[in-house]
Amino acid sequence: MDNDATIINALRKKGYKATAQRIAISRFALTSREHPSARRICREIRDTHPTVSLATVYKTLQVFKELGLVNQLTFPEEEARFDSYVKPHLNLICEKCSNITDIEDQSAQEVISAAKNARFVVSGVRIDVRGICQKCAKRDGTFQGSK
Amino acid sequence: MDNDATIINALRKKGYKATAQRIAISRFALTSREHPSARRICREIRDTHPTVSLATVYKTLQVFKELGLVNQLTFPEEEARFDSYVKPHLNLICEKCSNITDIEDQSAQEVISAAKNARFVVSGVRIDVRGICQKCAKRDGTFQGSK
DNA sequence: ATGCTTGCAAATCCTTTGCATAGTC
DNA sequence: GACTATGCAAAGGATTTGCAAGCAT
Repeated sequence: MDNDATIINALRKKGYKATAQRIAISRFALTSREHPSARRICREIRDTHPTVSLATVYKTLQVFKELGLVNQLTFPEEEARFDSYVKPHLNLICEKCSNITDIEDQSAQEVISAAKNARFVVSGVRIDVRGICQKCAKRDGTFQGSK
Repeated sequence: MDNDATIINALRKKGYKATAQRIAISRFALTSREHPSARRICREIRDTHPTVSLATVYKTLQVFKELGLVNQLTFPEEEARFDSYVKPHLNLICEKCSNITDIEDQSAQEVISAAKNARFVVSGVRIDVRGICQKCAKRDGTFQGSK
């Protein structure tokens, strides 16, 4: 696996050890499009590493955050979700199905420019749009006025 | 107080009672620019209502959220902060001093447009920019590339 | 070998809940 | 007067921490 090598290097470069758990977690967390929670990741990893603990998953995700490999999205009354798409983008968060979809759009850059114009030294961006995704809107007959 | 009348009406319209605690909380939480946490609000309110409990503050903030009067901003490892500026805007979040500054910018509308173009039914937006505010950058000698 | 990591359990912190009392409409 | 809100204490849930044993380097 070539991606494994990338993670292993990223870890070692910062003095972290490349353990089997960390690599397994990276395989899922850094490729999944579903913005998994720590519990979700733990369940997944246990398929191949039955002994991993939730604590280890949390610790590993902290390391990944430090390495700039994931962003942590927190929500009221819900567990945090981890996003491996770290470039500026929009999170479309469906209030029905809880899916989160990343979309690229130039408005993300415009947000950054606006902050810089306000003399702010930008280190990161989080853009969430809450609402109903297309799938749920169709299913439930929620109609959308255009524009 | 004219603002009090507004809150009282908003509460009653939805079947909530206009208690002294709720009015006191609204006076601070809905006018403060500092994005206070529940604890912060509780401390403030106790100056005039020494018996208010943190639980009441949390319950009241839930009501205000329901009424669309505040947004709740959650963060990793920190308490939630409440934002009474409910129109789409940018939150500039300083990682040094923890201050949050709201700024208006058209990029907020562009974010919404982008979501709509993706066939998403928008109900709310949260735009956070993390970094260092102008004050802290000056104080600490953090230099900013202009752009 | 050395020191970081794991996994368990316990601890922590924020937030919510249950319930008797008090206040609002 | 009926019903909701308050305030206390206790519960809840996500995340973190301490520590002995196990790995990576």
